[in-house]
Amino acid sequence: MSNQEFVVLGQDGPDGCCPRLLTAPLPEDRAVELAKVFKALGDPVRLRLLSMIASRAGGEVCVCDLTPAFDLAQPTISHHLKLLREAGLIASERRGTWVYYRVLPEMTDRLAALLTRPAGQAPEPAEAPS
Amino acid sequence: MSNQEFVVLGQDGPDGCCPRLLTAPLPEDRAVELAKVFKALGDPVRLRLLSMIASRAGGEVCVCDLTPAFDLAQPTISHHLKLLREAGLIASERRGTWVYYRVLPEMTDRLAALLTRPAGQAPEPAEAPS
DNA sequence: AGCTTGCATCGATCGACTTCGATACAAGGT
DNA sequence: ACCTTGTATCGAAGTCGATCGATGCAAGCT
Repeated sequence: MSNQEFVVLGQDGPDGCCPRLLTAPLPEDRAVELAKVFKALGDPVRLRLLSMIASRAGGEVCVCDLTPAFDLAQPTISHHLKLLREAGLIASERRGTWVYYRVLPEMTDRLAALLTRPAGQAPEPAEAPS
Repeated sequence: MSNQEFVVLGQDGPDGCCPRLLTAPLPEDRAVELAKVFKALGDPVRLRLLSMIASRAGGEVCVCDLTPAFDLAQPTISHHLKLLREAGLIASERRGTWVYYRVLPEMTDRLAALLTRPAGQAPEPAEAPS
């Protein structure tokens, strides 16, 4: 294994506290990191995989239960799972013959917070620029 | 203009109420719609554009204020804005010479709700299936 | 009318992504 | 040891996406 290939989002605000995105312009490096995660969610197969893993009672799903749910070849599913894993959305663990995937709620929580606007944000028009 | 090219998300749950994704397997057609929106967010330039628009006091930004903030050609910015618009994340309005963009908070709210897990969902490991 | 400025569309280029079959690796059973 | 099953990796093929220059359209100004 080479260097860190996985997305690990930094702190949200300059004070390391409150999520930005809808309240302050996103710095470019943060935008690059965040885009990787959203890009991982930007595919119907991966969304369904994430949903199937997250909604499973027990929090874990065997790959052997995921693959037959799609009309895709097994290497394709494996590839999508890898992308979700590199995005920090899920983690895998091998137990015996099977590999189990589970959701990392830290990342989904983070995204949810980023997309939540602070409080009142009236959609009123502004005046014209120069 | 041909048919509806814009993303209009349907109801979330089967009862038209509570957001799914982390609680129940996502149906394929919903996954396809949702993926379009996340795909629109899966680019650093578009994330920064959305952030700049959303964080602007007054809720509106002139394209003339967005374009110079990037090291990209003007048609490229226009293209990214179009994708965000088709994803239902922003809307545009021409007033005189300038075009103003504003965020559609319904969509970001929807995404935030989708990524929020219901209540208690302990990240504790479960026992193994068969 | 003609010019200028702001923004969108078009067509082309080039890299990234999705998908597959083939293959390698891991673990358990015979 | 060998075979079988589950999963990951590799390389190739085709499609999609980001970006650009050129161009077109809209609106205001002279």
